[in-house]
Amino acid sequence: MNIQHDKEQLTKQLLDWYKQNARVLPWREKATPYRVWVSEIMLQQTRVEAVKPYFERFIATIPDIPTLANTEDEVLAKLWEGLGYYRRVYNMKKCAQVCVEKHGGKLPNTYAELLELPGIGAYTAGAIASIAFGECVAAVDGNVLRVFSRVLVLEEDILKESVKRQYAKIVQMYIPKHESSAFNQALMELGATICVPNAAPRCNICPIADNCKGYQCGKAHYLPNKAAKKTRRIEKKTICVLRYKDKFHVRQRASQGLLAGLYEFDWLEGYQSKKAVSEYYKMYVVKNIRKLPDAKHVFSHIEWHMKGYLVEVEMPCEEGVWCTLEELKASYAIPTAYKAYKDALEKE
DNA sequence: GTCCCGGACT
DNA sequence: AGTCCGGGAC
Repeated sequence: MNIQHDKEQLTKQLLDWYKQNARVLPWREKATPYRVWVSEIMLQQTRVEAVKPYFERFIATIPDIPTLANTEDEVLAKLWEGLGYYRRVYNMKKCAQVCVEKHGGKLPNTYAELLELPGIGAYTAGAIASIAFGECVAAVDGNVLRVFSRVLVLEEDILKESVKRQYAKIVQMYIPKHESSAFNQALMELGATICVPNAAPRCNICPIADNCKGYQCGKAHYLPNKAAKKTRRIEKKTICVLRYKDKFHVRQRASQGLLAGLYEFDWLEGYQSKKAVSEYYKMYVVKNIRKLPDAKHVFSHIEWHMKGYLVEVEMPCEEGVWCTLEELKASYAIPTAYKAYKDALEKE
């Protein structure tokens, strides 16, 4: 078989396609360094549709880097509530503080300097450097890995760091010197909309199919290769939503680790009976106790299997926060893991 | 329900 | 190698 792959032609096809088909996205409207940075951090491990509403609200609330450097963690957590990977927003604040101290309140404008900043790794540095500053540098995210794996039939495990560096060098050779921004975005856009994960790639409408080795030899659909992931550990918990009159009890999680700095309901290790829960909270004078729904929440490496109770008490404890449902929704960032219980309170 | 997707830091 | 989430496709 004669396999066709012309680098210059592929680049032109990709850029032409992108000019016609680029999605209209909020952060593309005015690609200022700040907006590009905020969007790229939000887009780490997160889909475009999920980011859209968060982006608009974040920019409206925190319009620039000096403001971000001085924003309370509580406010940041609330702006990030439900988006996941909460460390990202705390790193952004640290990053903003470094920008104020060392770079005149702005992001530095080179790949090398960006890479030094908290929360900015190889991909994000490449994305900001190319999209915001026009530097001719690759931005290799999961989309780009998938597209190039298929285009060149590269069969190594794309989760390996060494393989990612190798891809960056390869992609670098394809970037037109003065169009790195459009080229990088085009590759990611193709990966997100045509050369998709988790479903058959839409090769029939792909603008670069005739220069894609994977398509031509029929291997595109089973690339890229990834190492199998290991099983998650399961944690059993009993969620106890404490109520005193019209107020509910929440407490803040540790500032490090899982769901850092977010608020949660009380909980006990393992599955506890109504009687055991009642016994545990007897100091608070339990007036009534009722079953709430079971729930499950999956993280990267852990699964929470939850049982729940609504525990009405007459003697509120002094630790944590007692607040109405309205106050809870307005001011306290609750992770999605507790959604079933937060939703249950709506019916109370 | 089950499987899969996606960057940075330690 | 392990720690950090939430959502989409089926």
